[in-house]
Amino acid sequence: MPLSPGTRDRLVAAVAQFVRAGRHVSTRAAESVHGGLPSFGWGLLLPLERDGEQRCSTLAARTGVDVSVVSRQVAALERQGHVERRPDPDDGRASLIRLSEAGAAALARTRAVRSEWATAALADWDEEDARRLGELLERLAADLDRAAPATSQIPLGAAS
Amino acid sequence: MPLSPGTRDRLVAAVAQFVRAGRHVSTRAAESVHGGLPSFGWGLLLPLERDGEQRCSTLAARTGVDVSVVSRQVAALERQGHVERRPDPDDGRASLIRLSEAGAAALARTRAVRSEWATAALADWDEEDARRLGELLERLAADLDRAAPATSQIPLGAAS
DNA sequence: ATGTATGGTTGCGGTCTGCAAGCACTCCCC
DNA sequence: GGGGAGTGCTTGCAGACCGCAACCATACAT
Repeated sequence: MPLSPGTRDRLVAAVAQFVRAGRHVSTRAAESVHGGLPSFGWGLLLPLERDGEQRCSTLAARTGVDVSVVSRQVAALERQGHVERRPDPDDGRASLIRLSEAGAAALARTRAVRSEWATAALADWDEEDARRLGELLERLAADLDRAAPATSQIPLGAAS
Repeated sequence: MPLSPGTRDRLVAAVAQFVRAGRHVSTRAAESVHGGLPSFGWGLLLPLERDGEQRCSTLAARTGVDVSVVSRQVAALERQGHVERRPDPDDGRASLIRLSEAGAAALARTRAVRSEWATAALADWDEEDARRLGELLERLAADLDRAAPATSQIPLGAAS
C-alpha cells in the first residue's frame, strides 16, 4: 500500500484539470503558426523527426491512436508537403513516411512558438522544479499508457 | 533567466506527450461508467459539486469553454437527470444549474472508476513523488491559464 | 421610453476520434 | 504452386466537442 487515497485522488483531480488546460494550449500553439500544422500534426511529426522514416502502423502505435486517424493525417500532411511517402521496398502493402524539409521547418516554427509560450508560462519556475516535473510527467505518461490498455481491449460502447 | 532552454523544451515535450496520454484515460474512465456521463460531463459536474448551484456563464468561465458548449452540455445532462435547472430569482434571463442526486451518484461512480485506474497506474509510486507531482501540476495548470489568454483574445482563424 | 448590454439557445461548420468494411499484398500450409 | 489466413492501409460512417454568429428575452441606463 504505497500511496494514500487522499494523495492519489488529489493527483487524479490535478491531472484531469491539467489535461483540460493543456489541450487548449497545445492546439492554440500549433494554430498560431502560419500555414499551420493541423494541431495533431505535431503529434505525428515529432516521432517522425525523432525515429526517422517509418510506416503508418508504427506511427499509430507510437502515438496511441487508431491507424485510420494516422492514415488521414498523413494524407493531409502529404498534401501540405510536410511529409513524403515512398513504398516500402520490403512490403508492397506498406509505405514509409518521412519528414520533408518543409515539415522540419514547420516543426521548428511550431517549436519556437511553443517555446515562447512556455517561457512566458514558466517565468517564475526554477530549474529544479521544472526538471523534476518533466521527469515525473514522463514517468506518469508511461504508466498511464501501461495501465490504459489498447482501445481494442476496452469495449467502448458496450458498457455493462 | 531562471530556466535553461533545455529543461524548458524537455518539459514542453513531456507536457505534450502527457496531454495525449491523459486524454485517452480521462475519456475512457468516464465512458466505462454505466449510463455514463458524456466525457465532458465530468468537467461540468465537478465545479457544480464543488461550488454549488451556479449559472451557465459562470460554469463556462470556470471550465474555460464557450457558453454555447456549456448550454448544450447542460441540456444533455438535464435530459439524463444529472442536473436540475431553476430560473434565477434575481435575473429572469438566467437559470441556475444544480447537481441532482442522480448526478452526484454518477459522479461518485465515475470517481470510483478513476480511482481504480489510478491505483493501477500508480502502483509503484511512492507518497512523496505523487504529492510533489500533484502540487507541480496544479501550479503549472494555473500558470498555463494565466499565460494562455481567453479564447476571445486569440483570433483563432485570423492567423496573419 | 428607448437604446444598449447581458444570459442563454440554436444553426452551422470544423476538427478529431474510433469502428467496420473493403482492397491489395504477403505469408504459410497443403 | 495454389488457396486461405493474416496484415497494412484506405475510406465511409457516425459521434463527441468545439467556437462563431445570429437570435430571443430580459435587464439596465439614460
